[in-house]
Amino acid sequence: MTHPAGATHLPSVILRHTPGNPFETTVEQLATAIRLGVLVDGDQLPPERELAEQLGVARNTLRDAIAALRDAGLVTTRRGRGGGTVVTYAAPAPGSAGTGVRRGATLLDALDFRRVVEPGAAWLAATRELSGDQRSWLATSLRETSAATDPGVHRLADSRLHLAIATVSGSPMLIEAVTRAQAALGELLDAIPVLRKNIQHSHDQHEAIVGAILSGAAEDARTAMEEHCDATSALLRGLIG
Amino acid sequence: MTHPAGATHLPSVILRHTPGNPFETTVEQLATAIRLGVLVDGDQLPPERELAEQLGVARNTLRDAIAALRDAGLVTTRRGRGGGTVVTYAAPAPGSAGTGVRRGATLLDALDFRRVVEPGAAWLAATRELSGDQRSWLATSLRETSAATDPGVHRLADSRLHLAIATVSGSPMLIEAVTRAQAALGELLDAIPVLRKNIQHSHDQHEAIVGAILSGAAEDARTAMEEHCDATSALLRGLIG
DNA sequence: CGTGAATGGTCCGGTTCTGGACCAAAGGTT
DNA sequence: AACCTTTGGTCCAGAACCGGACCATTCACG
Repeated sequence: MTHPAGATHLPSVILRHTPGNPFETTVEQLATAIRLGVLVDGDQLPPERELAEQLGVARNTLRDAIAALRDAGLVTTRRGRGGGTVVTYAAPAPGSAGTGVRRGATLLDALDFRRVVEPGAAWLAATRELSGDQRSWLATSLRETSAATDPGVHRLADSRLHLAIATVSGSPMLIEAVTRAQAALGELLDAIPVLRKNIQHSHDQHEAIVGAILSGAAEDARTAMEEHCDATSALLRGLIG
Repeated sequence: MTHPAGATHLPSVILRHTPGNPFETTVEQLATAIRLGVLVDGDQLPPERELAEQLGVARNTLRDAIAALRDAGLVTTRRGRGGGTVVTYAAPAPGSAGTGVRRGATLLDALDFRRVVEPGAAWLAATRELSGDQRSWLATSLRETSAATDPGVHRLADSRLHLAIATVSGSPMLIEAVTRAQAALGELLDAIPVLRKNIQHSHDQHEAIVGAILSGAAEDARTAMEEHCDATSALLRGLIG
């Protein structure tokens, strides 16, 4: 801390604290999965014992988290054989601006981050040899995104498409990065004005991105994703000043 | 989980567990900061009460973590006014291949991730209006990297340079991403053969990167960093087969 | 030389998390 | 109908973590 020239800058930025106890982390994780459309209405969660192990948390803690989601109306639970916890979540009407404006710096950070990791994921995905399953998954996600008419459903489908791209990139660290970027922006994306022009533009870009990935044009995929990020970024920056 | 086409892929990848209790996380964080050269030999840690708050952890837990580092010989502690905990860490001789070969998939993942986030950080840094302090910090880090003759010291200086670039990008999320990439590769970078040719090549690339950042040439900075990552990536891939 | 400030060392009560055992409900199987 | 399997519901003892108070040591300053 004393000697070297730049040492005063680094540690304070690197040695940050990972906020959140297991309970809060678990709630956040499940809620994020639902809000991002990873788990959609009607999906069933794995059995508690199994999910607890998967999340690396005690079943008690997981149960508390599920109880919180239940109180929030995101899931319902039935017991007995064939029972379990099911997602019951009607996509919210956008523009409702739920939790209010968050700290601007955090959002600008997330926009910068997204502008790096999403194009990177698209680039990497395009360099992979994709399986038939993966190719059709991308195609399906693209189709579902453009088919969605309801704004809320559209947002979920959009998230799912972006996460699908990250997933086929095959890098777990990148997947997690994209997830975090989406989660950080999540609420804000609800606030994007749903003009036909915006949707159309967004869909054109999605098509370009997926097309480039499927044809293995890595640079094109990255460029297209960069333009896509810049477009939504411009819209969002306008909303927060 | 049941209905949609691709839903079987996503949840298992997204709903991962964040490993590590507070104690282990804290040890890991401090040890990483030391191994990456964020804290170098002779640096003093902040007072325990302060550092504990900064890390979001109880002082007891932090003390346990410091005790672990002390047992590992990374730091020494004196008490009383003017006392404190000081880093005592001689950079290890490379090629010693300390912990053995890790799982290949993890390393390939880290290489892919790094190839995305480091160029992204360089690009973003180049788009910023850098302060005089930041500009001279980059210059100093670059100079120290090229000046280092001892291989171990060189590796630390190299890490510091990369982290400095990430830091001046101004995005905390990106900084953390670069830190994780470096940490994941950390041990392996020790295994790079220290040939004069490699060092020289690496230094030329560093100069190109910093030069591009300082002159605001974002695309050049990214391209240069990409080449740099590809070069070390090729070396490392050769080592693990 | 004494006194105060800074810093690590120790301890304790309360809360959360864990890991496991056991209970209760619901649906399938014989 | 009787029984078994799957799944959520409940409880408990031990460990980890928190946060706060207090002790011990060292150095600077008057």
